[in-house]
Amino acid sequence: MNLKTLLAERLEVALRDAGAAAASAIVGPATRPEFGDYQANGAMAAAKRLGMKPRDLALRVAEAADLAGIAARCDVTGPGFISLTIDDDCLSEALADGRTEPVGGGERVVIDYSHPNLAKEMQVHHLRSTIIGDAVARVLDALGYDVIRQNHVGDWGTGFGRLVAHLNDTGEDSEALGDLERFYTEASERFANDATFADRARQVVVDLQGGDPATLARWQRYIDISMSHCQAVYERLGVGLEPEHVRGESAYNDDLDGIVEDLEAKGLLTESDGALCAFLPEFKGKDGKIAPIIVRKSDGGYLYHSTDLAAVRHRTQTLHAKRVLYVVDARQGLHFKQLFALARRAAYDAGASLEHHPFGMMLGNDGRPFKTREGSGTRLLDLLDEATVRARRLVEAKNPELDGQQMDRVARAVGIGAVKYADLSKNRTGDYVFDWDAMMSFEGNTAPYLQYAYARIQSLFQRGRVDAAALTGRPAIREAEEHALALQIARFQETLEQVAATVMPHHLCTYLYDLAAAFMRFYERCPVLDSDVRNDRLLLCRHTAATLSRGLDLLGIETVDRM
RNA sequence: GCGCCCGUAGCUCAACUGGACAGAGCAUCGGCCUUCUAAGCCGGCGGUUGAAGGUUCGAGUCCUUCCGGGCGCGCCA
Repeated sequence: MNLKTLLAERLEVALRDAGAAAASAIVGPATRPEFGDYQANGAMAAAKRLGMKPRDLALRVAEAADLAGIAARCDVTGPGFISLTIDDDCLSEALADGRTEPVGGGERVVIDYSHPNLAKEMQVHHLRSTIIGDAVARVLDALGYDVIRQNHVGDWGTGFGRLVAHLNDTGEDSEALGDLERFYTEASERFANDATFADRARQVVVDLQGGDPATLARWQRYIDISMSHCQAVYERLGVGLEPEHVRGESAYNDDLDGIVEDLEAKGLLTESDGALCAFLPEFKGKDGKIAPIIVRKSDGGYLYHSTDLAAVRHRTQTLHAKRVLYVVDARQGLHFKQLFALARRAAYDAGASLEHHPFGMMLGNDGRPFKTREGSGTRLLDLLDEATVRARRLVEAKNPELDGQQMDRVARAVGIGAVKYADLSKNRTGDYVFDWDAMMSFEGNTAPYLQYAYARIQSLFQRGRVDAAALTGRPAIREAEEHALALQIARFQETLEQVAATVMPHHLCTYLYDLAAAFMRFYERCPVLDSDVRNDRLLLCRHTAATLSRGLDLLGIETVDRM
């Protein structure tokens, strides 16, 4: 049940009856405890349009709204706020053990995330796209959207041209990704410093895009090696990307000639210095210059604008997406603005919503781009190793009674969870500071705090020899802490809908932190096992645990029963 | 030069997209374990939301200008 939506619907009926036809009730959580659980702010804006006194309209709406069985109190406060307190019985009924309602109605959403560059190991800067995208995909799934994950891997650019050209020159070869990485670095160096090598590398790209069998075979081997590495990282991270979700740049190769022909037919392209470009007037700056979109290079090769255009067309016209979400680095903002603009001109968007959801860089404590340890390394696997080692040290210190296997499980859940949560809990479209001590401190808005709340509940069940699944009935709510806890649990659905609308998982993190904090207060104040109302409180515990666990699961974070 | 993003407590971050007195954690000071995990709970201290104007009944949020910081801008992705 989504209480927020329910309240808004009821209040909007009353607003309409009062003469404010299209007015929104603007319902949100109350900003202060004395204003109840929810507040509606819509009457003030509506009154302005009707020429009424805000308070008078608010009083009429509060009086007329049918809130029976939902709100125990409905008061007008201040200049015309409507303060609502949810009925305890209604709250109790709203508890759902973390289950969600399929409001998505099967609407198809494509989400493009992770997209590592192949032939290189995954780096720390791939983390954000991978885990933010994964969390959003899970939330959309949970809400009943038809989610199609697309891993648009970089398997087709000049990077491969450099690599293959370099190995052609040196005669070297390897099955090990570490070697490929080294070859790649060498190749990049030569590309920058050796003009004739750069030409050969570009020629390899043309061969590849032209379908030369020998080049293709060599390319395929490196892709396979590289992809299996990515798959191992996804597994380690607990990210739900599978080989079936990979549809890389190369998948669109056969579409590129057709894309260019079509754009030309639509009069969108101009030749400029031998390259084919689109000059769209909305990208003209004050200096009169237009930022071009290059869809084909002067040597006949294609760029990522072209493959991305083909991908848009595929996603909207073949996959029939209603929304296409790009979880990509903020530095590509201009690229996506241009891409979407050109796609709309060419009618490739098919009416779908094309959305770039940008994020900033991971910075170290020094404010510079993050590196693992003091070295220059930025391998993602190194980061995950260090997270697990740090977590294991902490777990050993805090709870030495766990056996080795339990210790490993907890270290994994806490270490990986802390890294992911630290990232997911931040809204910033700008950069964010990666701080080992803060995320591993086990205090405040961190994964371990949430995991600890969950473990405490499991411990409670264990100590009381309670089979939580066998508990029946709806809990009666008496104490203020119980009311606050139940209210927070009941907000799960509206929170997920907020994440789906904004593509910002940090709203879910804030929600879960507030939920864990509400539970901790309840736990301190309200004894459970030795209580006259034991069953009611055990039920509240079960709903809390289930919601915490489900919420963390949607973030891709594990829970443990003991820690 | 053109363009995008960011600026909130000493530090790291919120503020549900225009609502009430801007909230958390860390740090700091103090209180609470012979009862369910103290990895916890309760309280104190801490703010001219970079600056100045403007719109509005109401602005951290919208508009303008300026100051700081980051990033992007023709054949890399």
